[in-house]
Amino acid sequence: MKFDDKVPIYYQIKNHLYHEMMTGQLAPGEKLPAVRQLAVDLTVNVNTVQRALGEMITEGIITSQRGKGNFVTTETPRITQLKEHLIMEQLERAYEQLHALNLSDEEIIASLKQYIAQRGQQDD
Amino acid sequence: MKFDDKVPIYYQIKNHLYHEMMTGQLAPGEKLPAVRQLAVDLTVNVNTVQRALGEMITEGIITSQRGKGNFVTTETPRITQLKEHLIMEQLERAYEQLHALNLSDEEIIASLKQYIAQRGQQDD
DNA sequence: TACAGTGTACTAGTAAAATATAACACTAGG
DNA sequence: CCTAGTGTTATATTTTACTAGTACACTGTA
Repeated sequence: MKFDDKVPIYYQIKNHLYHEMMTGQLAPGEKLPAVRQLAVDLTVNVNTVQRALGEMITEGIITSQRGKGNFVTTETPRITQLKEHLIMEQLERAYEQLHALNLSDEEIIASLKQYIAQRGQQDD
Repeated sequence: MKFDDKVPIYYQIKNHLYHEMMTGQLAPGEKLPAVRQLAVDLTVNVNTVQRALGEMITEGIITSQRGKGNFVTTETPRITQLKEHLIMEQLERAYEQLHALNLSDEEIIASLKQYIAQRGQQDD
């Protein structure tokens, strides 16, 4: 996996797993790949995976069962809530950054629309 | 100044200065505060400031004159170009993140509009 | 009981970022 | 020539993220 060297890898792993949960690739209650397997898949060290999982466990978004594995929480509201939180986080950061670049609210929306339109022409 | 400990400080300083240039707080040709003064203002080390400035000099967005100071480039097209680049960077990152959270193009635009509307009700 | 698969914990080492401190080089003004 | 203000460079130290390697603890199954 490719990582942005401006952000800690463990943090990017968290987001990677979040995304898999949001897109349903990891359903509620489902077992995550073993930590050693994740380490291989992501080409990182077990400890780095563990650090990411450790925070997610603290957040209550996954649960750990020694000898069995790590599992996505079955409390779906928790997942929904996390998704809302992640979306708001992205919107807030993007808005503030663009606002700081001296763009008005209208310009921000317009530039996003234009970006998406432009992007649609090419690929994806 | 407050820094996000997920990103290198020198990188955040670059963005900080970029923003000041975009909003006109730092006009083309204008002299930047002395490196030692910047270090005090931002409560960081001179070398950290220097690292940020060094990259900006390499990028040609500021010029350095030993004994005099650092100055914003007078080549305004360069600044305009940088602004476009920074905007695109933000849009791309936000779009990709939201897209990864399973939001469609329409949902992305709608959620941004909603966020801005909601924000307008409160303050700023 | 044995064993394979799993999570957890610990120690040691490397690399990058940031700091503290100091020295050097140039400019402008007395 | 001297000095204050400026950019530039260098060394040593600390902190954090990451890696490597190992060992331990628990679960399920044969």
